[in-house]
Amino acid sequence: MDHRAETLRAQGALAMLRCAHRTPGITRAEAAARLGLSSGSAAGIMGRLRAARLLAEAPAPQTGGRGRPTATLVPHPDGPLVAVVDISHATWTVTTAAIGGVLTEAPAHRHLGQPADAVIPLVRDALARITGPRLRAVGVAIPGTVHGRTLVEATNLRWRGVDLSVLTELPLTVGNDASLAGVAEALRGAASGIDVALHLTVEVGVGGVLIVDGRPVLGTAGAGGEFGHLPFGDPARRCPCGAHGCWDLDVDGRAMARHLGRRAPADPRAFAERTIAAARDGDPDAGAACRTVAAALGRGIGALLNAVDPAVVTLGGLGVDLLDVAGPALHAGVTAGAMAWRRDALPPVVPAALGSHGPAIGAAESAMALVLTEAALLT
Amino acid sequence: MDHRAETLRAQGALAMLRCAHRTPGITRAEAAARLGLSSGSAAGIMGRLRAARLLAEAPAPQTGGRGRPTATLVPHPDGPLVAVVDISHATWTVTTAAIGGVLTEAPAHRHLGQPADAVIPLVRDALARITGPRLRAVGVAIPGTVHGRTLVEATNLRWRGVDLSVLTELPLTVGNDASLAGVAEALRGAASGIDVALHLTVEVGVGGVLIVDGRPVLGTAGAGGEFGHLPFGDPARRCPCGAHGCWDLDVDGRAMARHLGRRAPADPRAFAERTIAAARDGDPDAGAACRTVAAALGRGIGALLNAVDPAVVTLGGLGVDLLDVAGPALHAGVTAGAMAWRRDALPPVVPAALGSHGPAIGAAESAMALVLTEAALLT
DNA sequence: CCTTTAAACTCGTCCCGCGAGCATATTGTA
DNA sequence: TACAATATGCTCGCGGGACGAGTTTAAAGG
Repeated sequence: MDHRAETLRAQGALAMLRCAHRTPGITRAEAAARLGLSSGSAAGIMGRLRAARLLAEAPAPQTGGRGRPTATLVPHPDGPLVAVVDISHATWTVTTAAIGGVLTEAPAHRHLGQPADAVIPLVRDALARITGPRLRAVGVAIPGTVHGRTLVEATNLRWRGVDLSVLTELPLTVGNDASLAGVAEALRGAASGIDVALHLTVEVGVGGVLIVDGRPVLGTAGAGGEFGHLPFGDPARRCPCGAHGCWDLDVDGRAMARHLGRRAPADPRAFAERTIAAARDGDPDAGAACRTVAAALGRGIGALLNAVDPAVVTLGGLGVDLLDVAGPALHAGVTAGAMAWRRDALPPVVPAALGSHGPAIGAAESAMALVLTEAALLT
Repeated sequence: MDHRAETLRAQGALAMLRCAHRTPGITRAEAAARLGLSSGSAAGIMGRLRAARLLAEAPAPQTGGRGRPTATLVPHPDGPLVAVVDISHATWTVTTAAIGGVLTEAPAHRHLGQPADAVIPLVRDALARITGPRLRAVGVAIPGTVHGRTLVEATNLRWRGVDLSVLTELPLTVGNDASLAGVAEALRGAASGIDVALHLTVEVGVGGVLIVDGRPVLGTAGAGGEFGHLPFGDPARRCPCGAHGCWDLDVDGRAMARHLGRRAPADPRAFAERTIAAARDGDPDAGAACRTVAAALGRGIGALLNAVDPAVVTLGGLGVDLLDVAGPALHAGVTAGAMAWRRDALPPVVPAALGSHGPAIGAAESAMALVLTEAALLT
């Protein structure tokens, strides 16, 4: 229809709204300067945003300098909220976030070993309990392969083919936890402000995401980012995913067990933690296993540099520990995996900054992205 | 400065300009409908675009229907041009393109075996000869790894570390030929209109690009897309790039020679063509070599589906022939390489539509993208 | 208390898209 | 050949939003 003019007209307000979201605590004067707006325009925009119950202003902490004090942009007390469902290996949590991204605290519920049929209704109820006029969208983070809004396969949880759109009638995004952690790192973590960032989370296997200009590159149905299922490993080895030689099999607790001559551990994540702890305590075999795994991780990262050319690589989960206990082996792997010409200017490989909160923060960002559109300004 | 309002004000005109570029021959009425503009707005916008010497209108072919005839949007006779430098294995060409993307014909100059020092000045002269007020930008397509505006390494050409910014003082983009072919396929070829497309060109090795919403995903410095240097192959095999086990080594004439028990061919591209021709003529050994190579190509494609989740995969260069002579082997490889859950809904793997013109068309698009910005409307 | 400073507020102006109404070019039919 | 039907282009008044100049306001400093 006529959304052309409507859309254009909302751009200024939308830019300020996104600026306030991306940079919590920013002052109005700073935001106006950043967007190149005159103070008159900023006044007009803030008036409209306040009227739309999106942003409000709070007295800014005194700078000590002269001049009329400005105000910080804060979420409106009646402003939009998103709900975040963070489903991990063993627990699930439902929290909310406002503009600016602050997550409220919420209790974690254990669900270890329970089937999806048992857990999903509980999550649905928890969401229903916080549903209200302010709640506008829901973001879900889940440790498994996601296609659209369905969880295709979560080896850890032993869930498959779970349609998550039953959780709510609100706008909904569902994402893989590793990918969402990458979104979070790019927007509020170790890769913030960087144009192209690659994030990899190692837990059981390795997943992640490429972020370009703050937006995740996850393919048509959001099922991309399964870097762990690139065949960087031994083609004779069969992966539970159905393919062969997956990188996954070389970078986690399963690989450590293999290198230590043990049988496949029931909980590869816990096994990896124990092995890393042993390596930290000086166990030479554990150290060697960690180095071998770190090198395999590094070689894959080096290869991905060739395909994807990021400005920085962030590592989450066990990647942080491997970087710590076997950094040189990991970096040597990166060097070996990258094309030779890259080797004198490799991008930094840094630990993720947001730790275990990454998936939830990423899910909040994904959900908030559904909200912070022109539509929000026309309500 | 104040580019906020300037930018906003240009959006309508810019949208129509891009629409005319993307869809040559579109009528004004159709374009207005597509952008949701009223006929009054369209009149205003076209007035401005004509005044800015960007677009003009030509009588449209009669539709046979009733009603006042509309006009087709055509590039303005004094409108902007971009130059395209297409450097291939053996020849170089300098052409120009206008809005709408039509390339002029131009002679190909042979340069086989000549060093960059000898060729670059000739190209520079050819560009200087066509430089004029209408020429706004230059796009270069070149068969090698590109980082920013320098050619890092072109094994085929035996060029390395060539700074291509000396070619012109105009705005310049430089891109790898395979990646640019992907850009072309996404904008005007077999993947046009598709949100996420993966293109792979097989010549000597394999390169390509992921395209998301019409924009190539090539990393910070445009050096991404080197999918051939992902280690999907035998880790014992050393690649000229300095890494090991590169996919490159399994998908081209070098691989065919290996499978046929021959030594490495001097010209892998020509060897591959001969082998494919022999396979077409019924030579069983050549056929087997083609199938093995096609399977390796397919397995890599399947793996990339996991990482990148495209809606379609386009194949250029020898990929077209492999799809033709060994399609089943290739598709079987795709199935084997993809995660099992994907296997009942694999994206189509289709031949590229633009053939050898792909790189030049992609370079024209890249250069034109530099031109079709707000700046163009303020001149 | 007055000055200096930085920022917010006010208001007239301009630009652009909208929409209604009118003009125009073509086809089909009486 | 005239006229209806149809699709499109053109004109013009309206309204929203950004700009910018001028004014006001709230702090710090002397």
